[in-house]
Amino acid sequence: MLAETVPHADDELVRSGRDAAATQRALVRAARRRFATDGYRATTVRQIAADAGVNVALINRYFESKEGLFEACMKRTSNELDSQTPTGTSDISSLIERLIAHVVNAPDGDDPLQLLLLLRSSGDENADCIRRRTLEHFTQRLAVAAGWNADVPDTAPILLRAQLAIATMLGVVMLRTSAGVQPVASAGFDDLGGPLGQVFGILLAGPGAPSGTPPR
Amino acid sequence: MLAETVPHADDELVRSGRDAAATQRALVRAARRRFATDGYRATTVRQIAADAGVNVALINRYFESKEGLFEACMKRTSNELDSQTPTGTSDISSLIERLIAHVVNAPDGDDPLQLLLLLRSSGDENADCIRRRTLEHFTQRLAVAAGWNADVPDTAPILLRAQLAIATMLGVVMLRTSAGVQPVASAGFDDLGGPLGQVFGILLAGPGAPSGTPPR
Amino acid sequence: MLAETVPHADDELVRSGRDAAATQRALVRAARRRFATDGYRATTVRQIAADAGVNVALINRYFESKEGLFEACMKRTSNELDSQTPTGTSDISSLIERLIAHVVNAPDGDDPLQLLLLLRSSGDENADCIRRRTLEHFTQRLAVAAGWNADVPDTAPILLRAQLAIATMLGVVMLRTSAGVQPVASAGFDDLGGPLGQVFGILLAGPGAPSGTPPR
Amino acid sequence: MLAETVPHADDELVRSGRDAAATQRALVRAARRRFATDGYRATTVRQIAADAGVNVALINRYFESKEGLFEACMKRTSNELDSQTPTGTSDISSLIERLIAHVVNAPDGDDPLQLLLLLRSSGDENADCIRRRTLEHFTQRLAVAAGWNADVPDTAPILLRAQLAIATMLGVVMLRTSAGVQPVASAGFDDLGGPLGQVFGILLAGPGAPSGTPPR
DNA sequence: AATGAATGAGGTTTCATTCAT
DNA sequence: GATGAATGAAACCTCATTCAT
Repeated sequence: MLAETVPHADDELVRSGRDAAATQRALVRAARRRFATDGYRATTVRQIAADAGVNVALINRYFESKEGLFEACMKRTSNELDSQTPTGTSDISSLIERLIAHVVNAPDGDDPLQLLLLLRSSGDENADCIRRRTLEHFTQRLAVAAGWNADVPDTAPILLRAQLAIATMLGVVMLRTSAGVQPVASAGFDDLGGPLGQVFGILLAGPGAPSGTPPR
Repeated sequence: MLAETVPHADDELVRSGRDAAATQRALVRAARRRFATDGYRATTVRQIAADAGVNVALINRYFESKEGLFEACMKRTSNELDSQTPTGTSDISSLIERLIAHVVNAPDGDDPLQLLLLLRSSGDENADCIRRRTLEHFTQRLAVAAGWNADVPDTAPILLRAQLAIATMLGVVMLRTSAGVQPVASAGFDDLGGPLGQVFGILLAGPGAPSGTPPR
Repeated sequence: MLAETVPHADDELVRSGRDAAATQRALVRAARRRFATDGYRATTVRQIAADAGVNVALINRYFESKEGLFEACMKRTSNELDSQTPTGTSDISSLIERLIAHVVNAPDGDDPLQLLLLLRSSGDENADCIRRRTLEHFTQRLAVAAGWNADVPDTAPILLRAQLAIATMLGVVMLRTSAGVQPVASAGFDDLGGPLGQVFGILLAGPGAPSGTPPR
Repeated sequence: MLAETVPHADDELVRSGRDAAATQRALVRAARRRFATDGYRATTVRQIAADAGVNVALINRYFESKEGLFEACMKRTSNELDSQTPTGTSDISSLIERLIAHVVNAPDGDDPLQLLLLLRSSGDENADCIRRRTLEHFTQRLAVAAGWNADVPDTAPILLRAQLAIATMLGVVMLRTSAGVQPVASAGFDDLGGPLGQVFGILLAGPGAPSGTPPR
């Protein structure tokens, strides 16, 4: 789930030069990185355009405004998270393993940035709404994967637990990428796997579940 | 630890008018709120000055620059967190209870904002350094309170575990304040206490420790 | 004179698609409307192209630049006014009637827009020169139609009087179309015919001429 | 009425340097000239600021935006016209003489520009509304001065006649200032007084009134 | 000490125009 | 001949900062 580390179709570094779709992809790609790492306000459209190797005016041409580009980033991240998340019940231990992998990819991988982006606000109504809905939708997916059943009465706690797991992921990714705090910033899978597995286990599988070291 | 809900010394709403120290306090107080909630770039010095009921030029007079004010906020938050944290070993269950209370105070309380501030960056070298050191120092304090002993070999995991606890706190506070994501945004102590207690318990007290519902 | 409500040659709504001349006509037609109503600067070439159902780049292809298109509009309006104006002496009362009709057609008709266009400036030397010459030429025509004879000494006053008549027409058209000022904006022939006839009469026929209600 | 050629209080060419009110006056003064002669869109805020000898940012500081400055120009022109117009019935022949003087001042005087400004549109709702209302209010004043009585039934024609007089003034001023059309552009009082007097006379005093040459 | 006027750098956006297809 | 992608200049505006009172 989450990021399967599937090679992206738009990974090309050189654009063909006159392909609108490719240009838009390059812009979104560059923008997402900047927005996630530097925040909305600190990012300038000139930086984004330069990163994408594209003229600045094209941002307005294709996305109306800086906010429009941000919204496009949100939508795309939302869609990708959606398509990468299992829709039904999943095996708990493999689910947890995936969550851990997602966090551990930071700070170099592209996937954790997608989560970080969901914490950034542009002040734009639409974008903030998408952000909130994406996080809530993602919560539900995670809860379902963990065996949550909407028909059972009083299942709110399970949703909340799933959300705490997401919060933990977000917090860890922030400390690793944005703050660069040691020791968590330079910790690898061997260091993080154990404790993170316990946290996710106790949140998603309940106290009774085995909370030992996760499988490698 | 953290915020003891001690009445702040600068709670006064009307400044004396010609008291440099009071003016500086009012500025830091107002700035910290804005920086924490809106981020560094989205906050304007005019907003801060207006909130503090002070002329804008005084920011530069007392703090050199906007970044200087930000750095002062960092320092002050760092100091406050320091003075509010127990320096020695502490009772695990009461420690956890405090951590939970700190998170639950959000989004209205003043305390969680101090944590949020630690995630904000101004791009300034000094401020970011203070931020990193504060978080690392805070990590150590928490580990010590949880019984960590620097003399024991291979204690890195315990530091990491404390940091994961901090990450969880930060993540939850962000979801509650900045993103406003449901259900966690409107959850109260009764909802959050249980799961959060389990997470903190398994991280700080180890798997063997009792991870049931925390004392009220 | 002026607009004889002759059916325009380019009234077709669908262009043949690959007819350069038709494309140019459509562009000038659309441009003239926009320039006259919105002014030169407020009009964008994209609006014009969209109105004409034509690709934007064709404006530069056929007219070199936006100013070139403006100049073409001026020239065309100049020519049309020229071909629609009687070259010799005309019956005063029917002449006046035509002037009134021209004004009254506003704000919906196409004719007053041609006059409005003559008041718009693009800052371009050439276009402004055409404008000035057109207005002066038009003045002369009107004076001739009113019985002016270039051979008579000291005939400047008659030219001036003809120009005042044109000024009145322009002023009224502006108030009706651009400013939308009441009551003149919604006045019809029955309201305007009388006073306008008097003004034109006293200017073109002299104080001794009958200045009563114009013929219907 | 209209412009009494009273020496303006803000005629100073050098601002005192640190006087907010003077700066605002200088900006409005410079802006009004530019807007009236070049139009709203063709005028840049930098030009205005340069003309006023002031930093560009002060436009936004004092008037919120370019449109705000335009609106301020409209309001000021509206007020000045208002205060310069007699509120009651006036002697017809002296009234006409004033109207003529107002027109003749162009193209060098400051007064005709105020009228021209009333024909410019910024696209802004508020400013355009002010413009319309000013013109309509000015119409009423003129009608009253010409002996119009609101109690008499069916007096609409008199309003309309007053508006035609205004239209003529506007048209003449445009031809003189904006278009520079000969011979009207270089005509003086001796040339314009006669015909203009006749037009105003026949519009405001009726056909029976003496429409000879105005007194010098 | 404090105020508010003034400044300059930099940000986003618009728009006429040119370049490949 | 026609299209749409791409470009660069310039416009308006914001904002941290400095200056004069």
